[in-house]
Amino acid sequence: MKPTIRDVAKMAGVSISTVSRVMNAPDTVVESKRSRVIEAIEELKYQPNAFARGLIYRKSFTLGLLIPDIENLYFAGVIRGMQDACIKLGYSLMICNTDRDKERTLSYMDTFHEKQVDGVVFASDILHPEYYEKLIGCRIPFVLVSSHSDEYEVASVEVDDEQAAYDAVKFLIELGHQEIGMIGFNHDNSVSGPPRMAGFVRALSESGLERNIGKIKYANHRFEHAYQATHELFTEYPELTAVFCVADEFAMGTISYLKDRNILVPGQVSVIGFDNLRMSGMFIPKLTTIAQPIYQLGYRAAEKLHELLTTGKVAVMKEKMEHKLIVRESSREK
Amino acid sequence: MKPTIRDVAKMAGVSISTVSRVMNAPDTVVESKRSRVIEAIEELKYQPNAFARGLIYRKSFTLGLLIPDIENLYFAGVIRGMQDACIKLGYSLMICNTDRDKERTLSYMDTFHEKQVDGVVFASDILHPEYYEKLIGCRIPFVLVSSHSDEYEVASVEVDDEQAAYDAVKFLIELGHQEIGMIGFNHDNSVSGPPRMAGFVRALSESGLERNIGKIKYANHRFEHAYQATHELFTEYPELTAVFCVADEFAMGTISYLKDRNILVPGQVSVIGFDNLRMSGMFIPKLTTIAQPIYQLGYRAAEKLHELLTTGKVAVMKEKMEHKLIVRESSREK
DNA sequence: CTTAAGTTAGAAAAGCTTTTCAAAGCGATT
DNA sequence: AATCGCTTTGAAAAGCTTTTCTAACTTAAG
Repeated sequence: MKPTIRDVAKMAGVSISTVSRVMNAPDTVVESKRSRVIEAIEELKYQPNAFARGLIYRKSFTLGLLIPDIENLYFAGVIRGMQDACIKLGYSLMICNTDRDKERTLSYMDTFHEKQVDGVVFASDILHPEYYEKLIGCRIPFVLVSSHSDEYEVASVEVDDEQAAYDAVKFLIELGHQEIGMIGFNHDNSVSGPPRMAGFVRALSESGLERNIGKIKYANHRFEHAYQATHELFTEYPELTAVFCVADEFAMGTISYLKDRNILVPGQVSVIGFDNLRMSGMFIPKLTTIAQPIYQLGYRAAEKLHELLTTGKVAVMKEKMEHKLIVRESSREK
Repeated sequence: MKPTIRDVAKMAGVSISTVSRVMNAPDTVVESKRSRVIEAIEELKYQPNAFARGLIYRKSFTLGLLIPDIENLYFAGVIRGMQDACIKLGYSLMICNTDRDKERTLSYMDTFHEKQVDGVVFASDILHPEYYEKLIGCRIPFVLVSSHSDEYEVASVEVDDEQAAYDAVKFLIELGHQEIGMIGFNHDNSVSGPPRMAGFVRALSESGLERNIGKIKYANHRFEHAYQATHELFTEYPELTAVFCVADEFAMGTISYLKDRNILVPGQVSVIGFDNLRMSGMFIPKLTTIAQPIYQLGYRAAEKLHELLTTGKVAVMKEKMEHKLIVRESSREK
């Protein structure tokens, strides 16, 4: 059995109150006893029971993170940032992979409720009313990362998707491309799908390239789908000389498809991605992309949640972080 | 404040014992009261407090996972498998990213101890004596995944690294390659470094290619280092026509370097990887590699830990899973 | 030497649930 | 009608810690 505070007290010949004090307010107990207690603690490798403490403090010092797909490099970066922030702030982290499955997401929220996490970060997925109701019903504070809500008043951190997409497409246009297609997220299961498409449309309209607006195919978050979508896109619009992919994962799928069709990138077609994953600089060709501050997004989300937990509110509700165009090898002048 | 069992009892007009029974042994309470209680539970969205239950059961129904690098696709797969197993078995999962840092790892173990995780899975890292002592001292049961221990009696699941490496190199030899190099893991911070090198050496020796044995450079788990290591390897041994990389991540770094040097893969140099990451089939060229059953490794590790937790022991201590050669585009006959 | 002030330590309660034990209620059997 | 036995319920204890309250003890001052 794990040792309890009683065992320590007995070994040190003091009461349990004294042991507790040694751990929480050391200077209120005289040196002689204190050192005896410390000795006993080390001897027994005593660690206070988190259940008992949780019961008293009504806090678990644990945060929950709900992400759609842990095998997506994007989230790996978010997790890393969030975990570092958690270390700094004294929280543990419980990560759950939802696969964008409603049942599963809701069930994880129940788990969080039961385990009494202090708060949760909800990443990159649509905040469905059911989710919102559940979280509110369980009285669990939460913030959104790489997502936001128009319906509800919820704190969020993300990039300006519309502007970022605009910048990407604008870049292709400035390179001289006139025939531009897009591989986008399905609108019904993504938050950033619509604004990124809006950015695409705005950039085209601004340059009189409206004829391209319909040249979009949608894919489902993974490169295999982007591969397939690219096939459809180029079958329908073989004239394309540039493609805006709303994720680096898509850009890789797109390039992979073009390669299989012996279409040169960037020789014949330029491709620009979005995210700037860790791998993007090592893909062949190296990806031109819009960089998101992925790590910082995760870090900031945890900080924001902490702010919400300690002060009960948040200084800025909808926070935007900077994106940046990174030009590498997958794009070229027309 | 979150509702407690008292609130439910009051609302339903019964004692707390009855409420507890409704949740844990419903058929011991008469229908009339039971339905009143259930109604109250739903009305209040009551969820029993995990701290109080933990105190009684002395179990948290939470497992810990210690991984070296969450941004490595390999671990994402392991996590996914383990999480699915956890759902099946009724555990929550606490994932911690160690960065292979001793301090950090030890500190996470303290956290696990304090949070009373029921057991931990330790992934892919060397089980240093400090780690072993700490875990044993805290009385936390654990199993190893993609790792093993020669010093201690610890349950583990992994692939046969020596044989797998042998198969990879043998494949290159059968393709007719005579000048073969290797990009390996540093031996002092990896478990699979030595056996994979041993497989390399055995395959070479068996075919009278001992002259290649020293043609090895080491890298530190990420493709950037493999890129650099490849530079050193080819500067020293420009005659190489094939490279065995002990990880797909390395293979990508190696190919990326060769591409930058205008060396064709597989035209001039064949590259074989190890792992078969989700991305490996989409890299350009698609990677020839040794597939590990990554998801199953994670899944099995959780099952094994569960076995250890429930029965106190494990049927087979050192479990091996099957690897498989997957031939794609990065290799070619000499 | 006595009293006041201050320091240190222990007893007990609170936090929430599960479970054991005892009691009450009820029907059936003799 | 009384007793037996079964079902159902409530009270109380246990699980471990922190914290409050009280008591005891020390030291200094008068």
